[in-house]
Parts: sequence; C-alpha cells; structure tokens
Amino acid sequence: MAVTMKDIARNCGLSSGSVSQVIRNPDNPRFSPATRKLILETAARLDYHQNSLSCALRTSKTRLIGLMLPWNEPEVMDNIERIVSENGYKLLIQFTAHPRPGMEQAALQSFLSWNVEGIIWEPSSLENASCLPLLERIHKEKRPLILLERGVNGMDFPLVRTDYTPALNVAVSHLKDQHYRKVVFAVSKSSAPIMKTQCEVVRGACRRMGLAFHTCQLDVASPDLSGQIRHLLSGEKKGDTAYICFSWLALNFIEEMEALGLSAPDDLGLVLYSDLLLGGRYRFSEIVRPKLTVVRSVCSILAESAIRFLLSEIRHDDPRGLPESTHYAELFINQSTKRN
Amino acid sequence: MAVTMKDIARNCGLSSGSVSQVIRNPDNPRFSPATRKLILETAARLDYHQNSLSCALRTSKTRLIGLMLPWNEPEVMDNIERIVSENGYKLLIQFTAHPRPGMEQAALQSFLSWNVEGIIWEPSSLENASCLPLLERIHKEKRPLILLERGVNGMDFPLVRTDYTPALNVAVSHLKDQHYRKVVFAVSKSSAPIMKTQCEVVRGACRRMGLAFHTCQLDVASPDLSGQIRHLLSGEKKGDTAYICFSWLALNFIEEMEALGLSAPDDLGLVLYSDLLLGGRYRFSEIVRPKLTVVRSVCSILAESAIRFLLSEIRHDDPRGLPESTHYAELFINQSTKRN
DNA sequence: CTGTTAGCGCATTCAA
DNA sequence: TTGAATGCGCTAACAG
Repeated sequence: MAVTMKDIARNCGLSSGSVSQVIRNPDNPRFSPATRKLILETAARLDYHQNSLSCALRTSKTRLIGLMLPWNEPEVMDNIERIVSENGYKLLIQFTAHPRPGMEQAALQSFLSWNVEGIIWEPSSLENASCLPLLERIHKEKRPLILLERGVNGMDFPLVRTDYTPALNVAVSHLKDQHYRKVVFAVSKSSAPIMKTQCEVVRGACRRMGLAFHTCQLDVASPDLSGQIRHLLSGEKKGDTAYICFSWLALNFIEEMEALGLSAPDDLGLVLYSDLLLGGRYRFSEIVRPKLTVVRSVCSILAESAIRFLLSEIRHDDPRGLPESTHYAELFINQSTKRN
Repeated sequence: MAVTMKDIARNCGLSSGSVSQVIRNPDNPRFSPATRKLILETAARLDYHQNSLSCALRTSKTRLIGLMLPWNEPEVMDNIERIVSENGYKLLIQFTAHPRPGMEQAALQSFLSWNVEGIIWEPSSLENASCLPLLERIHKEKRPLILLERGVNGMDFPLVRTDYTPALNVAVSHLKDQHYRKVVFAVSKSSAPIMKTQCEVVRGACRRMGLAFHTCQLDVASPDLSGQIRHLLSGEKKGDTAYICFSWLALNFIEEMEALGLSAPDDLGLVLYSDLLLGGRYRFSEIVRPKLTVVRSVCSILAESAIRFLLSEIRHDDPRGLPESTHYAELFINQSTKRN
C-alpha cells in the first residue's frame, strides 16, 4: 500500500507524531533544522503523499464541495469547478436530470456523509418535501448551503437567483411595438411547474398592454413533437403571434417554421427564454438563423457569486452577508422579432 | 455533531461493534431478531447515517471515481455521471480547460489521496512527462485507470478512443467528388498538438487524391480572430477550397463568410470536425446554417463504454478485457459541401 | 527539541 | 448471542 507517516517515522528513527508536525508545517521552529530536513527529504524520497481520508476524518476538514444541478449547465458547472479548484477544493457532483424519487434527498445525504464543507444546489423542482428534514439538519449544523434559482419552502438558505420579471415585461412591450397582437408562452411539460411564475408575469404584462395571451405545454419526449408544433403554427393568423420559447424548444419551432415556409419576424415572432452559452464562447441565440431575440441571464456571474459566497461562508463563520442575491435577466433584441 | 454507531449502541445498551454488524447486514443470523429490530429501529429513530469518511478509511472502499476532462463535454460528462450515480458511486471532478503547469499531475495525486476506486482521464495534451511517475505507481498498485482519446507515452492503460482516419479519408474523397481542388485544415493554436495525427491523415488523403493541402493554426484567443479568418477567406479563388474546421471554429468561419458575402457550398466548402451534442438533443452541425457536413463521433457511446469498463475493472480484478477500444467516427454529408 | 497518547467513526477478529 | 480490542492514517494536546 501507499507510504504513510509511520513509514517515514520508521525510516528516520522518529515518531509519526513528529513527522506529522513537520510535514504540516515545514518551518516549525519546534524542530531542529536537521530533523526537519531529514523528515522532508525522506518524505520526498519515499514519495509520501497525504491520505485525504484519514486527514479529513481527523480534522473534519474535507475540502470537498457538493454540487447538485438539474442538468449539466456548462456555464454554471465550468465556473464553479474552476473557482473551487483554484481554492484547493474538489467537487462532488450529482446531476438530477433524470429524476428518480428521493434522488435529491439521497444526494444531499451522500454529501453530508462525506462531510462536504459546503453545498450548492439547484433544486430540480419546486416541491422537495422529502428533503425538508435533511435541510433542517443542515441548517441546524450550520453547514453552508446555497440554493440556486429556487428556494425551498420555508427554509431560509441563501438564494442566488435570476429575476426575469423586468426583462419579460420589456419583452412584451417590445412585441407590442412590433405590432404582434398575441403572445404564446411555450414550455415543455416537464419544465412547466418551474416556469409558472414567469408565465404569470407574461400574462400580466399582456393584459396590461392589451395583448392576447396563451400558454402551451409541449411534450418534448413525444415522437410527435413536430406535429404538435406544426399544428400550433398553422392555426394562427399570419403576422399576429409571437412565441416565447423556453430553452431548446425554440429550435423545434425554427425547424417547423422552415418546413411550413414561415419566417420570422414577419409571419410570426420568436423570443428565446433562457439562452445557453456553448463552448464557452457562443450563444445559442446567435448561432441559429434567424438570430433570436432573447431574455437572457448571465449564468456565469450567477455561478460565480454563488460559489464565492459559499467559500466565504466556509472560511469564516460570518453570519452576515447576502441572504438573497438577485441577478437580472436582460432582453436582447434580434432579428427574430425585429420588423423593419 | 452527527449521530454515530456509538450513540446507537449507548441507546440500546449494546456495544458499537454489534451495531456495526447489524447495520451492515440486517439479516445477520448471529444476532437475535429482537436485538436486530432494536438496533435498526433506534438507528432510524436517531436518524443515523454512515460516515463515508471513516467507513472508507477502514475498508479502503470509497465508492469514488475521479474524472478529469480537458473541458466540460456534456455528452461525455452526463453519461459518465449518470452511470456512475446509478451504480452508487460518486464523481470527483477536475477540468483542465485552463491548464496550469502540473495541474493534471496534481489532480491525479488528489484523486489518489482520496483513494478513488477508479479514474477516467482524457489527457489535455500529448506530453505528460510530469505525470509518468504517478502513472507508474497507479499501474503498480493496479488502480483502474481508463484513458480517453489519447494514450500516454509508453504506459499501457486501457484506452478508449475515436478513430477519425476512415471518416477523414472518406471526407476528402467526398470533397474531391464535389470538385474542390484544395483542402485547408483549420485548428486553434491551442488544440494544434493533439490534432497533429488527424492533420497528417488529411494531408495523406489529399496527396493520394491529387488535392492541394494546407494547415492553418488560428489564434482563437486573439481579438482579431475575425481578421485572421477574413484574410484567409478573401485570398482564395472562388469555389476551389474546402475548409475543415475543428469544433467551434466552424462558427467563426460561418460568420466571416456571411460578412464577406460568401456562401457554402458554392464559394467554398465547410466541413466540421468533431460535432457537439447540445442540450442532449441537438447537434451543432444541424442547428447552424448552412447545415454542416461533419466528421462526427458519438461521444456518448465512448463515454459509456469507458465507464462501464472501469466499473467492471473495479468490481472483479479481471485482468482480461479490452486493452484498447476504438470507436469510429463517421462522415455525415450536409448542405455545406453538397453542390447541386 | 521530540515522543507519547488519545481519539476521529467504523469494521473485524477474537474472546466470552 | 454479544462485547472488547485493535487499527485504518492522521492530528493535536500534552508530557517529557
């Protein structure tokens, strides 16, 4: 097996306790320079390396951070990993894209069993009743936990989220300026629950501005997604309607529009909700044609502020600091709704 | 602090050793049903959960797997995470997209210090001299390690890789059929070293087919990337040249083509090398316009075979099994090179 | 200046 | 059928 401190101690004719001291603090004035040199040299010679397990068990410092996301969002994931890594921590990962019941609870439990020093969690949905007792415990033990995007019931953990409200309001007003008369908010069935608030924001904005409003939940998993969309698109009066599509759904709309010979912005408008940064440089809304008007949040900043706050919580037990930090999404107007 | 076995033992008036036995094996016939029930019930009542650290320290079984990738490739990452998670393992993550010297070595060392049961590593470049001693040790200790895409010098770890050769040959032949007379292979400077082999494959194919050939390394980080590409594109005779672009670079070509009023496939051809699956459903080559002819490998299968092999290596110490597994990339012809 | 000791929480062996 | 003792590798307090 691997070289341990005991091995070094034996080689030097010292005790493992002394070895520990010197290795943890090579400039320790408690030991004579000769001893220190001897210990460090034999450590190097034997190719000694710390055993993180025992070290963590002993000190309760694991330098581990648990990250649970509903899917692999590169913009969030990459940033968090980079910063975590720069600070000497390692990431324990769990995605919840394919949720089994109790999965998030189990993952939290597993994080705790590894004694992670902090957790960043973007809950995959709004209801997490099964996680409540666990969260209660996390709260009581003061283990730092940052929630992303969605809070959990009554629990008051720091929440780092994006507020889409202002941008959505501006978007609707923009659509009215462009003489659209009706707005359809399209989401996938699975993401519908977490889009409810935003949906209401748009509904409200439409009412105030005198636009008609509809929601539309599509079954993304169905083989007949095309059919659903085609049906939707072909039933409209030309030029009247603007669609707000959540995430990738916009792509399906574009494809069906091509098939039906419809084009944005004239025959209909298309607004992307939640852009994605791809390959670290390119935005989804910019690489498709037509380029999409988009309500976009900068996830990288969100991620960065979450992880930095987590790290500061870990370092000093500062009870102060942000209880909730909100980033605002912005509207970027592009070809898909810009009528001359 | 958290509830330990000792707490349960005290509550039951038993010893922690007995508690351990029963919890590890609830049907243990060595203990009376009454005792077993008592222990399990108080465990539940006190909300006991294993401490992974001490358990791992004791048994040398961490159920941890180290994953090191040169960047967050969702198609690889997601698949590995899912399978790992389904098998009760957790993933320790390290990306090496922003390499500091010694970073990969440090990450490997860190994996070892956590006693991970296996490692999947896609080396970020071809030279890893600094990692050799470590790899030697990993090899000696028989700790399962699977390499992705690139081997490391003389070390013979199992290697799961994509072979682009046949597809590249077919691609060149296709380009000749379409009456292109020259092929330019464009990569970013940073990825150039690992593209060397493929570059030679294309060079060879061009020679055999009587096509001219050039390579071209672009500085992706430079603010004047547009300028570099524009210069490249404007210097060519119309209709003669097909560009093979590595990964996202294709997008920069598309943008410059739009700016210059050039269009594929007529004014020039465009072949994408290494497609990306986005959002789990959509291919980069299919969402841009023109749709791109692409040399594509199915990373998800690659990832899956790597992780499954790793898991099987972990479970039984089977020395047999694939020493090297090769997947073949395929050519998909699309609008960007298809002339009439 | 350096050594000893007592755990961290758990699993395992041996003894009762 | 159960308890006690030992040690995984390391740290920290204390003793010399």
